[in-house]
Amino acid sequence: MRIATWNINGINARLPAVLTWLDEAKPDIVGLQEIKCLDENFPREEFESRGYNLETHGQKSWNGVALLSKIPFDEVHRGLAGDEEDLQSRLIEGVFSTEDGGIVRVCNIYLPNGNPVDTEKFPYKLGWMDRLYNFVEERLALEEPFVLMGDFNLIPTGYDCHDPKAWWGDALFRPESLEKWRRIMNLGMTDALRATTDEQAFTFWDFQAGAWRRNAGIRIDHLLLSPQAADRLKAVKVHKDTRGWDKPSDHVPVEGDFALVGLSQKAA
DNA sequence: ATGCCTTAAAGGTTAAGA
Repeated sequence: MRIATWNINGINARLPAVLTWLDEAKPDIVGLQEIKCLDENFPREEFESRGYNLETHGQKSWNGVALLSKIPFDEVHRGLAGDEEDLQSRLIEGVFSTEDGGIVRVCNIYLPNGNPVDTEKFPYKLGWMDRLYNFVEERLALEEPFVLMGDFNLIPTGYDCHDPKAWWGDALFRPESLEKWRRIMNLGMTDALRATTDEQAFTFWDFQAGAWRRNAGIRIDHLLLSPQAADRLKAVKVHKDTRGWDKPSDHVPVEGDFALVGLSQKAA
């Protein structure tokens, strides 16, 4: 089973690229972030005609997440618990049956950026990460294959960054953010990319200042795995080539291959 | 360089992203 995450920075602007990539990579489950549209405006037909089931958690103009799956959804959950006043659409989770009689749980997140740090955006990020900690703690207690993936807006180490000194202090790479990240990881989650390679890999290159040309990237899109998911991990791939496509997103897809087979996959 | 590009939604510009 191939499970992938991609911040597409607008579904309308990115539709051709996303469809081209789906046809190439043939993922079974995909989490998209920054769909930037209302649920009713998502171009469903393009995905359903390719055999994907689709669930969205959108909002007007900004944010918004979606899950595509060749495997029918057993359950869908929208939103992160813990703050009634948080109206931003940043989390969607699906539960899917597998051939072995078990399930795989896939949660797709768009973690708040948090910049500028002297505004309310930064405490919002930290509060969101505290709520995510509680969520992950609950999920791990289920002892299931669980994949928490998405745009975390977090650089785990200086090695995950072209220029750590330039980024240090940014909401993506500073002590308060890293402390929250490590608390979550220390619950027992595995960073899928780091479990399979020591090579430097980036997932985001800014549109500006020739960041792509200079390979001035950072790694902020992650797949984090419960022990039961990590045990089934076979390979991880970063689809760096998509950043060089026409009308690219500033992020690229990250996919994990797992020794799992979905139950009654919808025919393509 | 606290936005050099890109997106969305408006509306002839502004806010947001990382």
